[in-house]
Amino acid sequence: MLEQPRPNDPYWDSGTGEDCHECGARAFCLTTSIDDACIRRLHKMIRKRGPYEAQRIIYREGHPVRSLFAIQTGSVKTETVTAEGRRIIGEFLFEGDLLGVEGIGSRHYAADAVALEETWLCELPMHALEDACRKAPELQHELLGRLGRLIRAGTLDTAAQQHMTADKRLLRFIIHLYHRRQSKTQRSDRCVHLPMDKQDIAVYLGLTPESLSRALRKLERTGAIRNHLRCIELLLDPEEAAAGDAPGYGVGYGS
Amino acid sequence: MLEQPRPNDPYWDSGTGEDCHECGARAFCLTTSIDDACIRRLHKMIRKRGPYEAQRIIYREGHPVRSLFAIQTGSVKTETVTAEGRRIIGEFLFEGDLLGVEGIGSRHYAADAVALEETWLCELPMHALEDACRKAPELQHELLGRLGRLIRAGTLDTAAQQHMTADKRLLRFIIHLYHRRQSKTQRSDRCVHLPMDKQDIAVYLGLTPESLSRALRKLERTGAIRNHLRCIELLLDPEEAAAGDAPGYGVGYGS
DNA sequence: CGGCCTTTTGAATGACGTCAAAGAGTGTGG
DNA sequence: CCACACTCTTTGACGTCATTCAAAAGGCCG
Repeated sequence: MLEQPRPNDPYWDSGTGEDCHECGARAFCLTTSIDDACIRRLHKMIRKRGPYEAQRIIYREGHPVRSLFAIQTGSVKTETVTAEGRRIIGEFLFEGDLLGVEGIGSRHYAADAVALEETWLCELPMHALEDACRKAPELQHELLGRLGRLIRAGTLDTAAQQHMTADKRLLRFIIHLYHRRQSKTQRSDRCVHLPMDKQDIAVYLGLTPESLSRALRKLERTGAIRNHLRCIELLLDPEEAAAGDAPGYGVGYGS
Repeated sequence: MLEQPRPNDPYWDSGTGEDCHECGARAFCLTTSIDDACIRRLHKMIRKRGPYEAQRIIYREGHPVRSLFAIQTGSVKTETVTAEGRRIIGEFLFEGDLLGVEGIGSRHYAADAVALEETWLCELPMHALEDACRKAPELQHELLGRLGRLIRAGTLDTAAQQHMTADKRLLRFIIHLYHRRQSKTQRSDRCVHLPMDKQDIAVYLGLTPESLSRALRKLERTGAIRNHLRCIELLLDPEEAAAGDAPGYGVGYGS
């Protein structure tokens, strides 16, 4: 049931070139913990997709769910709109993250997925992935582990943040981004690049743009950050700033 | 690695009697969609646990994760405390729900699990479940589907609720409970029994007890509900009341 | 330079939390 | 059976935080 690339679809790759061993996201991907034989099996069913340029839609709410996507490079947001017309951003996803997880167990995606910058994906047909999980216990274990982490983040961490003031939530968000990038690129500077715009951050944090602006200024005044156009400089120690708030922003650090 | 029942542990059952076919929660359990041969296999590794009386702790935050639990009868809450000392309730669980899902992919549970009323559980050792999933595609599919629904609920639905006023959130919660019960017990009255106390509801909704009280009174004044001690009577039509709010409280109704 | 969009700033409104106190329900002991 | 203590729930007054509305300032691109 692997979708054949269609000639009029600009976003596909025959998959002949690269395999998982050469993938830059290898270390953060599902394949981290699985052996070579298994990777070779998996590689037959995956298909590289891209490039998706900034603002390009990867899938839409309501589209049939056929695949999961691993992000090779770039970043993605998932968003939808409530019946009242309020925009919601479910999550921001980066290199190595799984996209489309909210589609599992549903026939149709519950949100749009939109590229934030030039993005390459690795498409894993859903049923083929389930198949592979059956043959490779470690892969199944890794997949379940990721879903479990997402559930923890959704139920517990989200609730913990709900009662923080806007500036605290914002600071945690920035530190979270910092850690995500830090662990993947080895840059030592404390500048956090923002692939999404300020509007998206506001929506994600459940704030209006005005409130976000005020929260940013407040963090600047207290000397926690310096705010630039498309990046935020962390002035205080990310570790100590995160302390005092349990149970942690958490996705990806749970042990 | 199946835990042997310990003589000093009051909560276990040899598992000799009942099998999944006779279980009252069968229709809502993981086993809904799997065939008889598979159920027999699964049945060998499960162990019935109970009774947990109200307020009894099923597992504690920090305890090693070894099993998932399916709720046969009763109800459970998962809760933890933030570093600031604020209580958080992750979820309320009922007949057929999976308990311990936040433990998947982690070595230690991230929250306490506490019985709300007399509760019987069906214990599924984690690695045995993974094993079974490998042999029974439908079981794996069902499990993944459940995790996916939880993720949707956590990321999208939670965000959608964040900006509702207290009384709207409360009403949605009541309707959610109503549907949960309605779909399992066939009672036609509109009285929603509350196994948890009002404090827990307040915490779950992210409110103080005072705010919950005010929200209840407001719904009473508008004629939406009638508030009793341990139950709430729904006076308006659950369907139309839910309308106007996307994307739905959702867990269990996604298609 | 002028339109358009994003970001910032200010003042008013509203929702919920906090504090304080009273009322209701439950259990205990006289 | 009643008095008392204890807890949970309710109610009111007030403060805080974020939204809303309005408008000005800054960037970007024609």
